[in-house]
Amino acid sequence: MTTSDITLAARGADTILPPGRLEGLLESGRSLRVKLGLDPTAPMVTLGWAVVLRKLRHFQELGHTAVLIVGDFTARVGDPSGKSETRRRLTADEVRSYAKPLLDQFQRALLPEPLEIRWNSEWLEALDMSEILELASTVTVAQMLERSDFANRYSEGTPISIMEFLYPLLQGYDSVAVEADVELGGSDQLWNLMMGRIIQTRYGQEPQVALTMPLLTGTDGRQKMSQSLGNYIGVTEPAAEIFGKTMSIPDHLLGEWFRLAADRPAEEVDQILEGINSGRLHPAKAKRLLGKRIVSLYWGEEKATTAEADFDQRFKHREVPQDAPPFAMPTDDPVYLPGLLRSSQLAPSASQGRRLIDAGAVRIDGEQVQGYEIARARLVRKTLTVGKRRSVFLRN
RNA sequence: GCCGGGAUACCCAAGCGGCCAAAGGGAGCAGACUGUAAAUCUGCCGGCGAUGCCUUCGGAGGUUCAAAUCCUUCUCCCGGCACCA
Repeated sequence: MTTSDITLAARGADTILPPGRLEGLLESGRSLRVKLGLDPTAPMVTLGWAVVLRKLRHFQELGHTAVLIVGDFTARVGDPSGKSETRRRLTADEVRSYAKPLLDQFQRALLPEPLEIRWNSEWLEALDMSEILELASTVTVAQMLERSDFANRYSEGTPISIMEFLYPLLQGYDSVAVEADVELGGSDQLWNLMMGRIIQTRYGQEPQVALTMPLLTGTDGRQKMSQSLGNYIGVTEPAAEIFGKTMSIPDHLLGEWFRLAADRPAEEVDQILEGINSGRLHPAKAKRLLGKRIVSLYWGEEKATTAEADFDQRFKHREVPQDAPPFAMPTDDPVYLPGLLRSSQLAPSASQGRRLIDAGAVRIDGEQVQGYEIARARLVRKTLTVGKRRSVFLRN
């Protein structure tokens, strides 16, 4: 039993420190407090964030308590991890507007029990100056400058504010506040998690185990998944969308995505990769399986099957989508198509709409359109598509 | 504080009086080919009911028939020096 516990707990992990300690904790039979802190800095939970959330869920499945910290305070400070310049600080309003929808999405990825949700403004806002000084005395400037992101910025002369030095301390203090036995994070968080150990020790607590997960590569296959880069998939996106976007990832991501995004066990992943390498399994087939697995996690098995069928209809056979959102047409006749493309959000501007028409990207019920003036009768109750992804159904 | 360099579209970056809605690259979008993959090729990539008009080259003002380009001033960045330690 313990062996399989450890297998699940460590599955997919990038780094677990200190060595052997996690095994010790799991064997102790004690119910552990497993901390995951997420700053509400963007409005959506992507598959990237979901990687650590899934990891937290593993611990829940093993009966341990998930302590999810909403970093409403730390989001206003700005995590310097992996950054080459000062992160923009969010306002309290921005944080609040993100936090609420995020919370629902977090819970979608986790089990309802055992789960503890805390907001770190609860204790961080309450710190007074003498407590902050106490906290600040735990780490030296030299220690801070060991971090590669700070070291790079320092040597390049890019400004580092003292506030940024405070960030890891606050995160570490979170661990003290919730008495974490384990803290999870992305691999860029390792330093912060280790800082938590130092701070916990200073406050007389047993230092936590730091467990980091690799950062998921985005749909572009190059950079880390992030909302600002637009290479992401959100867990609340429609099933068909998740499936479709998954199909568009480069093949070389298959292994990583099966492991991290679909959260499959190592043996299964190896088997799939072996199948691809030996030619027994076509990469497109594997990717379909991946898409279904991912959709199942957030929408269930049934929706996953539907999503796959939709995909074939839409893209493989290039059929006109049945589920295009309706859009009420203007009453003009003839209709100025570039304007319609803009007002229906199929194109950002009428000018770009024109160019899309010129490029042959615009279709009415699957038929390419030429020209800007279209008789109203040709459009009513038809589906207007731009490219393969965007479409509306034109209501009268 | 002084001297010098710089700020150009989503990002990098050319342009230094008209030929500039602004080279080139990246990103993005679309088309072809595919497995909606990658790679490749092609087109587009400020707005406008549009062979023309309007708004853009850090901000404001000016010179000029004409300014991204010249002048004044302001803001911010970068390098050097000085100051402080």
